[in-house]
Amino acid sequence: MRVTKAQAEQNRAHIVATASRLFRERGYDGVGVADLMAEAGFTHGGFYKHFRSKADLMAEASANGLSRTASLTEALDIAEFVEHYVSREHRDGRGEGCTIAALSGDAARQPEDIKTEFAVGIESLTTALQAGGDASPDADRRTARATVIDVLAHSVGAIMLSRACPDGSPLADEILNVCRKEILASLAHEDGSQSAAEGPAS
Amino acid sequence: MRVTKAQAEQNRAHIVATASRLFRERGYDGVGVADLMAEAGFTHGGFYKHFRSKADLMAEASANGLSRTASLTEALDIAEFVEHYVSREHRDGRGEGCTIAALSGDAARQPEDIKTEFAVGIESLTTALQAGGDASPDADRRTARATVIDVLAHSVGAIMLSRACPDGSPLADEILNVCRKEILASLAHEDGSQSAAEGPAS
DNA sequence: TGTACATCAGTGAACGCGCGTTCACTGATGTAC
DNA sequence: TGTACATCAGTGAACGCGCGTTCACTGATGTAC
Repeated sequence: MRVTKAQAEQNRAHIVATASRLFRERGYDGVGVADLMAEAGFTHGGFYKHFRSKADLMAEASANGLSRTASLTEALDIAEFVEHYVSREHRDGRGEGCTIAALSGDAARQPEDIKTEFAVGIESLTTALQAGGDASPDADRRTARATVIDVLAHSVGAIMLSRACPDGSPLADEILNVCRKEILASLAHEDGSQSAAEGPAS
Repeated sequence: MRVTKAQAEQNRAHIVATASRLFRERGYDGVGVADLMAEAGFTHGGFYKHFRSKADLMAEASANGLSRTASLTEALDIAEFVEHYVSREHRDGRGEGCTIAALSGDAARQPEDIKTEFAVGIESLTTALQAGGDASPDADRRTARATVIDVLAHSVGAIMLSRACPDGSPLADEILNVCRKEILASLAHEDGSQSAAEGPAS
């Protein structure tokens, strides 16, 4: 039952993408090798033809998910990002959502290689958000790095707190609504009076 | 080897407190019943004389940790809370820190009873922070509920993002420093110009 | 207050189960001539 | 281009291990008289 080299690479990529989604949905410990391979359409034995261990796959699937989020974000300015991110759709769609929001709680307890992937992912997302959907990277419309990091942490916290509440509870929605409004207000404010004070000397 | 009724209750409370700490340090899945009982100074068999299942203990230990955080917070005003919360000490001391920051990622994937404990815990902490370390609960110095929820989510996000980065990495500290500064600045701002606009009609 | 018996917190071996991982095997693909 | 053989992605049974849970047992505590 050998398979084309191209097919094998495609199968491997499919396993990584499936793992990335399942880990976001159920956490690293919530997905077994057999579960994952079945979901990807294979039997579990073949797993070790592609990966040295589950831990290796965890790192690779994390990197994959994190870079996917950064890519999807490149086209958005920071206010658009917040509208998409701090939403019921994102909160309720863990599998298709942001890896940081879904797995940073787990990542904190994982070995250094996974935490390194998260740091790289956060940097990539920060860079994508600083560009702000604008073509010219040096434009004044670039958002300050500190603002981007702050808004990202703020948005991640809103989603995580909302997800920790019972499904459909008023508090879960209140957290999202309050935070979305406050984050957008702080960005509007930044534009007007603070960007000059916050920006680097030029 | 029977033990005094009072001693048994004390042992039970000790197991819950130990579980609360271990769950914060290692996550719900990272602590086994045998681990926990050994850490508390017992053998694993006795566990089921106190709890119906591990799931039951998870709910009770969560409630215990959440109410502990709310109690510790009652004496602080919201700016003091942020100074303590968004700090390296808190980030590096998971076991002694906030249950929301340590376990809300896990809680999101747990059954409704645990999520309900988290919602109750978030409400308690919100109430404690609204009082703002002030004796008179109706005073003007009370912080608006929306502001408290927003600052809590913001602070939780800062800690979680920082913890997901490699130990001692520059990014981990940068996230903390940036967020602490921004949260405190937003609170100072609120005091001056926004509190009237944000407050309820009176 | 003292005696006899029931209770039950704690012990430690044992259980079934699912996990990550290994292995012998299959057979189409890739390669050497 | 055609033939012979080595490679290796995928299969499915099996492995050891740690997990949550159960159980027979112990012996000091609690209770009834």
